[in-house]
Amino acid sequence: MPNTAFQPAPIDPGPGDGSDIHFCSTCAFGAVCLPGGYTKSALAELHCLVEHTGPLRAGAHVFRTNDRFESIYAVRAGIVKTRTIDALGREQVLGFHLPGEFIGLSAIHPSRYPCDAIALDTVYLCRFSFPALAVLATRMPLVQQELFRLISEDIGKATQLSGDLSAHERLAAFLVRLSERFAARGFSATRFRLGMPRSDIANHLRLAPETVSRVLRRFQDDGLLRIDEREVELLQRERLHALAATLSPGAPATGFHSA
Amino acid sequence: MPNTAFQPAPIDPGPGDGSDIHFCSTCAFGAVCLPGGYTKSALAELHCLVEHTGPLRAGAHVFRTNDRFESIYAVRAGIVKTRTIDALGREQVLGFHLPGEFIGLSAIHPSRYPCDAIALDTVYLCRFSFPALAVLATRMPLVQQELFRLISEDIGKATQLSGDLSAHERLAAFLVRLSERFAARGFSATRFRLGMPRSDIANHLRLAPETVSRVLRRFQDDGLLRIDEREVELLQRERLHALAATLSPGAPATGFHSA
DNA sequence: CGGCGGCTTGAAGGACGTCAAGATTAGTGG
DNA sequence: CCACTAATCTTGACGTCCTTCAAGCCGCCG
Repeated sequence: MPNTAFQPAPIDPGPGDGSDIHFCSTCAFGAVCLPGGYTKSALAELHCLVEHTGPLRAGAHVFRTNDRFESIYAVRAGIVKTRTIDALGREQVLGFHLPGEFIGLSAIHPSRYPCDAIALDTVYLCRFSFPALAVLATRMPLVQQELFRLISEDIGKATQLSGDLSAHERLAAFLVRLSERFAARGFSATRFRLGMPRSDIANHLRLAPETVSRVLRRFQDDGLLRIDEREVELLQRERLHALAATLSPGAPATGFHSA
Repeated sequence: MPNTAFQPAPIDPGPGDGSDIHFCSTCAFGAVCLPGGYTKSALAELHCLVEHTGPLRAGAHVFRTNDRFESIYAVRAGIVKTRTIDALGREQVLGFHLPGEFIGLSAIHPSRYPCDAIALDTVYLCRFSFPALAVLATRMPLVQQELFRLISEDIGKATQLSGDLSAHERLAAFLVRLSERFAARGFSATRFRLGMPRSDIANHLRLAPETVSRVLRRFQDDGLLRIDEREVELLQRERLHALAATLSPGAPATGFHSA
């Protein structure tokens, strides 16, 4: 098995991709850029409003709470976490964003970012000016459709978290979803790297870090997975999926490709 | 104090509003229809794709999980609950939708409804064909902008639930948000009717019905509110707001209008 | 080497769920 | 009008899962 599974991204965000029209093969806008029936000039328009940013070092902010909303970002490489700080100063981890996924969509309405977006490791991004994108969307129905799809998808993701009662269910669901998201971008569905500390996972799932530790150990003792440091190998994805009973819209347990 | 606070909706969904251009004064699309600079003919186009439906009796489905997505709905009167049934047959209440709010937005992406929408009492709706709406949006930027806003708003709402750790915090947050949503549609922010049984509230907040009962009683004993049956009066909204520490995007504790 | 952050492991306490019974109300039919 | 049933809500006692507190382990980097 090739060890590409342990790399954060398959693309090399080198200096050459700024003008390369194929840079977004893993990007969520690929559906528009690549197979879409648009002419070169139309694609050029879309690419015009894309700005490549990065590298951002671990801990750097992509945007901050209450920053004026101007752009949405696609992650090209690395992992980004979104979080808020509540009135009592407690951190609330809202989610993690893998390569190919978008951040900032929830800021359209209040026109200010409702959360912080922070790089968890070295991160490269595509920055899309949203006003420009909206104007383009009025002329290119496929872009509009893609935008609607992206935003709507985000609602679904946010909703998923609400299910899952016990710590086992929550953690199983988290791992299975992560696996599906890696697979959707061409990574291995069975071996991947958790890009975040246990404390962030725990916070996101509303658990204590100790509980995450204990449940992961339990999963390993039961032969469901193998975990070393942050490297994970899912050994029995079906049983994990069965534990995460609240997963309806996800892929079925059968028929996944194991890289 | 007038008892309008205890009515489900201020509008009378009688036979006259089908052709009345002002029927959507409480509707979320009001921003487009009413103050928008559109001509009568443009508004007529928008109203063309609206279909009034109802009344639906308590327990009736607006749509069902896996129904083909074709429309989004605005609630005109009554309360609608959305829910899913997980793999083990357990119900998961995703949310409640008050008059003026939209349902079905999260179905854009998979093009099937990801949940059931069920009337909790007598419900009247506006039905918008989404494909027609999308076409219209390419010609009317304000409509597009409004659609983006609506969908994005939904993400925010879904995200809010993720915070709130303790039962007290969750219930306080639920009540304060409900209050804000009523106020946003012109109802009283301090006196309103819970349109749903305790069991649905409990399920939605991931609590046992007994816990909801106990916490509400505790709130009442502490003088935070008065609750009789499903009629609620918030006596100390600021203290409730303080308990619900995770409310950042909501209105501040000061300056609310008490109907 | 020594400090430091992240992770693990153990023991004790608390918050919430579960189980069970009773209270209040609404709905229904006699 | 009243009795009967069913549904919803409340209240209490008990058990359990998870958190909290505390200590120890490991890899990393100065």
